[in-house]
This record gives sequence, C-alpha cells and structure tokens, in this order.
Amino acid sequence: MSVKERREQEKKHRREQIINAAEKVVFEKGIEHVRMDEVAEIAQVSKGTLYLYFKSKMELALAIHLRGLKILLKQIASELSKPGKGIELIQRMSRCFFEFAEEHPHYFKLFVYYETIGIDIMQDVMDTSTMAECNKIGDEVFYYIVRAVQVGIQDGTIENSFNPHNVALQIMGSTRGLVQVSQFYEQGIFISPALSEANVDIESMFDLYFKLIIKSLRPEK
Amino acid sequence: MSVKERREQEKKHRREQIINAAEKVVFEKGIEHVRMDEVAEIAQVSKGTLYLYFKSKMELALAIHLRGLKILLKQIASELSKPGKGIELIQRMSRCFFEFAEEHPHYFKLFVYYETIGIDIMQDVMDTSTMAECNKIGDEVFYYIVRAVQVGIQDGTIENSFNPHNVALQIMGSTRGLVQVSQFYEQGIFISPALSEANVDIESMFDLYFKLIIKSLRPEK
DNA sequence: TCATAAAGTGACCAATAGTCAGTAAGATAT
DNA sequence: ATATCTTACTGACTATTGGTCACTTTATGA
Repeated sequence: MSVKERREQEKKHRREQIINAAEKVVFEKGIEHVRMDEVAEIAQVSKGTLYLYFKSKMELALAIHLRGLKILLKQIASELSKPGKGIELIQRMSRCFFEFAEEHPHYFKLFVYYETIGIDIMQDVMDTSTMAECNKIGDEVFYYIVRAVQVGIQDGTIENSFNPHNVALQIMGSTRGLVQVSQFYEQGIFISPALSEANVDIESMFDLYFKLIIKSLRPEK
Repeated sequence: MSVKERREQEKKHRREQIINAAEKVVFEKGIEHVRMDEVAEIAQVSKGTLYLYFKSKMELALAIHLRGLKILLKQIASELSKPGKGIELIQRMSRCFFEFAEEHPHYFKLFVYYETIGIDIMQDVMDTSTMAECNKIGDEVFYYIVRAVQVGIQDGTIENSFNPHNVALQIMGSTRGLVQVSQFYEQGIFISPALSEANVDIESMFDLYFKLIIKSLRPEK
C-alpha cells in the first residue's frame, strides 16, 4: 500500500506544480493569452502530461479559480463565526467580497470571469471534480447568506415577511452587479468623466450600497 | 454624386446582409460556435469580404449586439416618455430589462455576454465605430436612469440626500446582477433544488427586487 | 475602347488546443 | 538478476479556425 500511497502523493504534487505554473502565466498575461505550451514549459512537464491531469485548458484554469474561491469562502466563514446581528453579518459578508477584490485582484479577476461567462463554454468541464468543488463552494456561500438572513429575521434586524432564500439571491445578485460595475469604473470604461464630475468613486459606491442594503432589509415598523 | 450615393447604399446593404447571416448563425449555434467561413457562406460572400466590412469576428458579433441594444434603448426611451413619479420611472426601466430578456432571449444572451466579458478581449474592437455606438447607447441608458432619479428627488419619491449618479450606478449594478442570477437560475445551475423548496422562482425574485429597490430609495421621514 | 479604381475572392498562413503511438521508469514476479 | 507488466510521461503531429493578401472581376468615365 505504501507504494500506491506514495504514487498518490506524487500525483497530487505534480498537479499542484502544474496549477502553480498555469497560475503564474495567467496572472502575468491574463487568462486570454495563456498557451498550454507555455504552461507545460514552465511546469517542466510535457504538454501531453497537462492533459493527464486536466481534461482541458478550461479545467486547468478552473483549478486556479478554485484556489481563489477557497480563500474567499474561508474569509466569509471566519467573519460569520463572530457573533453579531443578522444585518451586520450581511454587511460583513458583502465587505468580504470587496476586500477579496482588493487583496486578491488576480483571483478576483478570474472570479468575475467565471461567474459571468456563459455556461456553454463551460460545458466540457461540467463533469469534472474541479467544477464540482467550485459549485460546492458557491452553494456554501449562498447558504451562509441564507443563514445570516434567517438570523436577522430572528433578531429583528431584517423584515420578517421576506423569504430568506429570495433575499439571499438578491444580495448575491446585487453584490455581483456592483462588483462588476466597479470593475468597469476602475478600468476607465463606462461614463467615468460624468461620474468624477458628480463626485462618485468606488468608495462612495460601496458606502451607498451598504446603506441601501440595510435600508431595504430593515423591518417595517 | 448619385453614383457615390448608390455605392454607399449598396455597402450599407451588404453590411446588413452580413450581419443578418452572422446573426442567424449566432442565434442558432451560440456565439462560441460561430465560424467565419460559415458566416461567409450563408451571407453568400467570400471570407475576405467579411473583413472588408468588419475589422474582426468580434466587431461582427458586436454589430449584432448593437441591434439588441437599440431595441432595448428604444423600449426604455418609450417607457420614460410617459409621465410618472421618479420612482415609477425607475421601476419601469428595470422592468424593461427583464422584458427585454424575455422577449429577445437571443439578443439578451449577447447582452449578458458583452456586458460581462473582460475588456482585454474587446481591445481590438475598441476603436471601431460599432463599439462607439454601443458605448453611446450605454451612456444614454445610464443618463435616463440618472434623470429618473433626479425626477424622483424633485417629486419627493426618492430620498433627496442621495447622489443621483451614484444611485444610477447602484441600479445598473443590481439590475445587471439580478438578471445574471436569474439566468443561472433558469439554466438550472446554481442551487435550484433548495430554491424550489423555498418557493423562489423568477417571478418572485423580480417582485422582491422591485420591492427592495423602492424601499431603499424612498425618502426617510 | 481602354485606363483606372473599387470591390470581391479564396488559397494560404499562423496560432494553438488537443491526441496518440511510442518510450521510460519502476514495481512485481520468477 | 532478469523478464514482464503497469503506470506515467513525451512531443511530434493533427485539426480547427481567425485573419491576410496577391490576384481577379466589375464598374466608371474619359
């Protein structure tokens, strides 16, 4: 058995080594400009070997994204283990996304890429374990939000006629949307002249966002 | 001059003919599976000709997207020409997005694709007239929202301490996000079992969305 | 009728994701 | 120690497809 186990370890190590190489190239050149030949070269492995460990280029890139997701989930889980009112949990969680975007811009870029890309492109990767792991983390994040909403309904910081699952979707959606808009803003596309005239910057966008979320969720008296 | 004019007309016509062909293929097979050879064949034109009228595959696809944008803008403009309180205008505009998604699913798919794709892929198309037109329409939509917010502040249906540009960004962002989430939902990815248990469907998502928007924007007494 | 310009063509090129027949390493059996 | 078998690895090769360009066709006008 020791032989089999060692093999297992070596395989895992090799896999990580390949992901490391791919990550390096992706972070340097952007996911659009990655060639599998280059990844193979940097991983000191032949191109064929890449395809022993990953079904396709897509799965390899997804494996990088998974690393980012794990960081994000860990952060969210850590924030939500601290005590607090439901509405505060929501706020902390949203803040996790924004902090993730700031602290891990490379992973975040992948995050945006994958969360927004059409699924048809993902089709060939749907049945991989990498995809399954990504989905699992997505689910976990969603349920953290649902639970936070439920807590808020219990402790009276969130309107109790709302459906927690539905509210969780709204929060995921609006966070996602704002994060995208802020990306556009940072990249200078998109009406930026008018916005700077109007004294709108990323900071004030997030401020207003939090304000609106809280106001929209609070109980009607 | 008549000759030159006729040429101009013929060119425009040829261009439309190519976009028609491309649209047919894109709508049939999805933008990812379109080959320029096939477009050329269907347009009854040689491949080289495609590149006389469009800088790249991207610009051709963008020209299809532009058609969708024009439909959407027209719809929004029409809704906003009718009188109403500011907050109602906002609501109508949001509804335009959702209706657009339902009535023009193909254009809408392109819409999601383009609004979320990284700009690095768009780089080669940035200096085209097609891109300029798309941006112009994007700006117009944005300013429609800004104006609606300003109207709302005037008529007392929207909290007057808010910055209209900032609010407009929030609305664009959350609408965009919800629209994406609803897409995921419809495509069956994404936690759908739990949601159907919790009686959440597209309809109820949009209901809650409107409710939250209105609540978050209304004036504090 | 011929010269010039504009529009159009399609064989060709370049880039690159993915394959597969063959090789190497090393474990296992004799 | 040798032969055999298994597993991992290799890299030349194929297939696909976006884009190019030297050449042909068509139309205009002198």
